[in-house]
This record gives sequence, structure tokens and C-alpha cells, in this order.
Amino acid sequence: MLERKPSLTDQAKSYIKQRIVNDEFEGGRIPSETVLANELGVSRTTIRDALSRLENEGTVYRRQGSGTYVNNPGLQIKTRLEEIWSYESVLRDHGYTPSTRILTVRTSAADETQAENLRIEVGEEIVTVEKLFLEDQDPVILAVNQVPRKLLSVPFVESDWHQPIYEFLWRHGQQRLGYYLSEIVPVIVDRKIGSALGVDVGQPLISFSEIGFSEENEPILMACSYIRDDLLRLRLIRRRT
Amino acid sequence: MLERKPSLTDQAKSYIKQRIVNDEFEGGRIPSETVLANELGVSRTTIRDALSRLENEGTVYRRQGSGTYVNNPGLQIKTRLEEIWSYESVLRDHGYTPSTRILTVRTSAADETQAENLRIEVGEEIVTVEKLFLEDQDPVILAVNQVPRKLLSVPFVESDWHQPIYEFLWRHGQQRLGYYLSEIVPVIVDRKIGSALGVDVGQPLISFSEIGFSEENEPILMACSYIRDDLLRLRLIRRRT
DNA sequence: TAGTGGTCTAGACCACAAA
DNA sequence: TTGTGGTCTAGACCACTAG
Repeated sequence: MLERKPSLTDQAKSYIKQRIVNDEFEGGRIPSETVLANELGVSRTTIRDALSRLENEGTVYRRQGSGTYVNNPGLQIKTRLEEIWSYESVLRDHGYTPSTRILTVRTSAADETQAENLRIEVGEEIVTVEKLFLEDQDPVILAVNQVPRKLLSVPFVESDWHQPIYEFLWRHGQQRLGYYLSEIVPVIVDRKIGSALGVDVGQPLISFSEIGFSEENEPILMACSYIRDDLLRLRLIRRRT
Repeated sequence: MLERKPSLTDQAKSYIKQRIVNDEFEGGRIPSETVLANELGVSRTTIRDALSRLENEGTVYRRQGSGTYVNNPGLQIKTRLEEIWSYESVLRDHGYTPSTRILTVRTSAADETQAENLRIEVGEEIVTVEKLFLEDQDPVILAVNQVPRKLLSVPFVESDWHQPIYEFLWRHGQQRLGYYLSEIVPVIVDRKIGSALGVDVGQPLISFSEIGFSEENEPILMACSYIRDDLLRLRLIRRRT
């Protein structure tokens, strides 16, 4: 029935998600875990893992004793905050065909904040890149990335920064980006941001101030992103824990 | 060894978390799943569930073939966005002893937006409450809650709104709040918000615009919250999915 | 009472990291 | 090679919902 690799759980999840998207379930009611397990020829545990993940993503909800159901409000969310990994794919999820533009690439000496965040010495070289994500010709996101120069062992040219940052870090620094620790900061658009994003000076804007950690749990990236929330709505689901 | 209820997984999670907080693990290295399972007298699956949840919360990270480790950056986060359930407890997590102040309670007729979001008819009565969360005498959060009047079957007085909203909805409407669907919106402080929160007009601010759903998946609450991010930093962890 | 999801077990095999 | 976490199974029992 199913092959291993990708994992049975992943396949089960995709299978169920696809049927949800196709609206194949009468009244939003998803078959019982036992039925799904038999249908796919896997154990109930595997199905439960798949459903748990769909529940966490807000795709379904479960009621003990009753059943598992499609969660329509959750389906309408295009961008879930915790799941943003690259802005390119966020824009694609919104039905856009994004492009990127490199505004500047420069090298400078780390100040105290940067040194502390990136666990390097004050004065060490830092490469700063300003990158714009556009839908058609409309700028949607301005990202300012800062990477310690010493991590970038493989030579690069300006156009290399067009690739997603995690890919760039892997190819030019053998660094695997593991997760971001993000802080949400409200800002007022100044002239620089305004001209880059094409919004009026004085407007309020959401920004992410974040540190990217490698899979080895070392900070390898500082980033600050400014988002045109009129073009990209940021949503999340909050639950009791 | 352990009793059931609360679940073995919950207990295992608390047990491990406690030992992490007490810094009992040499070099941040957590014992292997097998060792923990024997130690607590439960199956490895139970331990794995507990560790998975700690990993999702950013408390630990796992490396196949290597081991499970304490995630120090994650431990420093006091407020994780997806885990906000009541503002009271958020403030308590920050070491504050919060109080609340009810600014206004009024009833009005639902406009089109409200009617659509709450799945009621235009013109139906809506109760709107403005509530302030303070640390000492400093206002930190202004919340504007809107609830359909017809849900509130049990009589209430103004001071009843001091309790957390999920508790109020349960006591006065037999509604169990299940989750929020939130949108993050940047705003400029106007005179009303400024005077309530004690910040200057014209400053940028983060606001949550959200709909609360019952466990039966019906919208039962609209809310808009304004947060003084200088007093309350909003953070989250973003991972690859 | 029948059927659903929630919890838990014991054990198997795999992929990967470190010695 | 050894030990770790990752995946999966088959089956047990419980708690809850709904007819």
C-alpha cells in the first residue's frame, strides 16, 4: 500500500490533508482512526501521529468520544506565524510568484549588541545584506540579514544572496539553520524603509527582530524584517496549553 | 512510582522540566530515553511524548544518534506567542502581580463585520468591554472584548468582567473557549489608546485582532488587544516544518 | 451500549553520531 | 561497534459522546 521513506506518518498526513482539501468528507467528518488505519494498512498509532500534527496546524480538531472533524477557520489561514521558514514560500502560499532584489551588501565591524547576540568578539567582521521580496513589482518584505564573515568560508558574489538565507548559509558556510528566535516589534516607517517598501513615512509596520540558530544551537544570523501587512496578513492560532 | 491522572506523560514532562530548571543535568545533556523510562517506570513511548512536547516548547532539542539537550535560548523566553491564554498569567510569568481595571461596559447593535465574524444577525446585541491589565500602577495591555448578548444567559455585573475572559464565558454563558484565531496588526497610538495605556500619541504599537472559538468550534468572542511592547516582549520560535 | 478518541505498553527495526 | 533518537506495530484499557 504505502512505501516507507518518506515516513508513513508523513504520507498519511498528506493523504488525509489532500482529501480534506478536496472536500471529500461529508459534513467535515473525518473517518475514525481505526478506519483510516485499515484503509492505509498502517497502525492506528501512525494515523494518530498524522492527525495530531494536522490538529496542531489547525487543520482538524478532535472530540473524544465523538470524532475528528475538519476545522474550516484554520484552513483559511494562509500564513501561520510559527511556520514561516522562508519568505519566498510564504509568498508562494499566498498565490504570488515572488522575486527578490538585493539592495546592498556591505561588511562592517560588530558592535556590542551584535557581538553578544552572535557570540563573537566586538570588531569582528559582519556581512550585512538588505534584501527585498517582491510580488510582481510590489515590495512586500524588506529583510536585513547579518552574518559573521568568518562563517562564510566559500566565496560568494552579490547575486548568491538571491537564494533563501538557509540555503545560502549551507552552501557558503556549511551551516544548517535550525530555528529562529523572533521578537515582534512595532515600528514607524522612516524614509529608508518607506522608500524600499513603497509605503508612506509615518505608517506603522510590523517587524521581526530575530536570531537564527544552527542545528548545533549556535547563533549564526541576525535578521530584521519589515513586512507590509496590508499585503501579507500575519495570523496565528493560540490555544490553551 | 507514578500515579495515573494526571497522565503519565504530563508527570514525566513536569519531572524532566523541573530537573532542567534546577540545572541538574551536567553540560545540558539529558539522560537517554531508555534511562528516563526505567527511572520513572514507564514505557519509552511515554517519555518520548513528554520530550516531544518539551521540544515543541523550545525547552530541549534532540539529535538523532547523539542525545537530548537543554535548549538555553528557549528557556529564556518568558512569553511565547502561541501559548498566551490569559494575559493575567502572561504577566505573572514575567514576575508581575497583575491587576485589572474595567473601563467601560456597554451594549450595542452588531454591525456587518461583527455579525459575520460572530455568525449572528446584523443588529443583534453585542456587549463590549474595555479592560485594562496593569502591573502595579502601570497599564500594560488594553483589551476590548465583544460578546454576543444572547450567549450570556447568566446575569452579570460589571465586576464580573475582572475574571479572565474564558472563565467569564464559562460562568455566564456556559461557553468553553477553545482557541483564538489571531491577526497581528500594527497601529499608531491614538488619543484614546494613549490615555488608557499611558503612552504618547503617535507611537507604534502591536495589536491582536482576534476571534475566539468555542470547543464546539463556534465563534463566541471578538477581541482587540493593544500591548505595550516596551513592558511585554512578544517572542516566538520559528522552525522548519 | 456501541463507537470514538486518549493513554500506555513492550518490543522491533532503522538511521545516525561518536568513540 | 555501541548507544542514541526516529519510526512503527499490535494490542490493551480508559473516558467520553451519542443514540
